[in-house]
Amino acid sequence: MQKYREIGLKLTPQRLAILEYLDGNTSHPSAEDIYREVKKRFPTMSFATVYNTLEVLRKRGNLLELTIDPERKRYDPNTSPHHHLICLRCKKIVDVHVDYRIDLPQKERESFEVFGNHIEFYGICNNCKQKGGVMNGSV
Amino acid sequence: MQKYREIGLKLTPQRLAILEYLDGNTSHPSAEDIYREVKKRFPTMSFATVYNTLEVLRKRGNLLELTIDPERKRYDPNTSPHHHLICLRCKKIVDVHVDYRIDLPQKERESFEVFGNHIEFYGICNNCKQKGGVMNGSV
DNA sequence: TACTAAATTAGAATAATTCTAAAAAACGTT
DNA sequence: AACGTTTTTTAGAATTATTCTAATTTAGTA
Ligand SMILES: [Mn+2]
Ligand SMILES: [Mn+2]
Ligand SMILES: [Zn+2]
Ligand SMILES: [Zn+2]
Repeated sequence: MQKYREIGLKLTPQRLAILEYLDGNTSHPSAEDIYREVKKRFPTMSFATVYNTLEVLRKRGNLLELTIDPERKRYDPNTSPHHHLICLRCKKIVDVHVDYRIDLPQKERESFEVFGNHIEFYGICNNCKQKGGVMNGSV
Repeated sequence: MQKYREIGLKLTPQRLAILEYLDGNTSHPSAEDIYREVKKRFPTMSFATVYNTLEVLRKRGNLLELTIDPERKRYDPNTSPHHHLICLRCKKIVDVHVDYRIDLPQKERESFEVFGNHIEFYGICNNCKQKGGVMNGSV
């Protein structure tokens, strides 16, 4: 999360901690992941602060909210266009940095103004495959 | 939703109503959409029945759970591979029936067994564009 | 150091979804 | 047609993620 000192944002230690945790983080953490981690340094940290900060970052375009995990939102500080691969078992999400160029058919382009797209690949990671079991079914 | 009379499933009027509502439905309804509609015919219908039935259908592979809408799960009785375009304003979801052939890089294919993929396009529908306003930021 | 707008906090509120356990109904068998 | 077993439905409670509230604290500035 590049330069923190920007327009109209107060630099609080809590924010700093969240920003530092997110900086370069490719684990696509949930709000709770972030809360748990940052709470170690700031035991009074509240969930509201985590959500508030994430919302501020999102509004400023410094953070993406991923909806790929059906159970909770996941956050991604990498806002450059890329895609994701999720393990249906353990919900691990990894980046897919490939520029697939996908265009919408004329029909849809007429009835929508399209801003972008996002590909979610789903499968089972090697780690989970060993352990065996059943998978989910969401898309 | 093809033949209902299949292995080990009791055919109740409630299920039939849900199945009929879903059959050929391309609106990608939420559980509440389904509940609201089916309740018209079965005023005692409960949410649990809707969720139970959706879960049964999903397990049998007759229904997809879409996670594209950050606020709630959306359901799709069309289980053949296709993609989606969502309006960030009104959350309308439309089908994109194009067979983009997207392959994962070797690296990811080694560490994951990939079952499939799903592309979400996001934008603003014409209907919403007229009305103006701000959009979301989820991916 | 003092002011003030903005941020943090604990906890309550909300909303989607899941769970519970009792009553009802489907369906195969008499 | 009635019976018995198993599955399903149901209302409501419980759970979980997220948002809201209103009081307190703090960052940034004068
Ligand atoms: Mn990513
Ligand atoms: Mn669809
Ligand atoms: Zn896994
Ligand atoms: Zn719209």
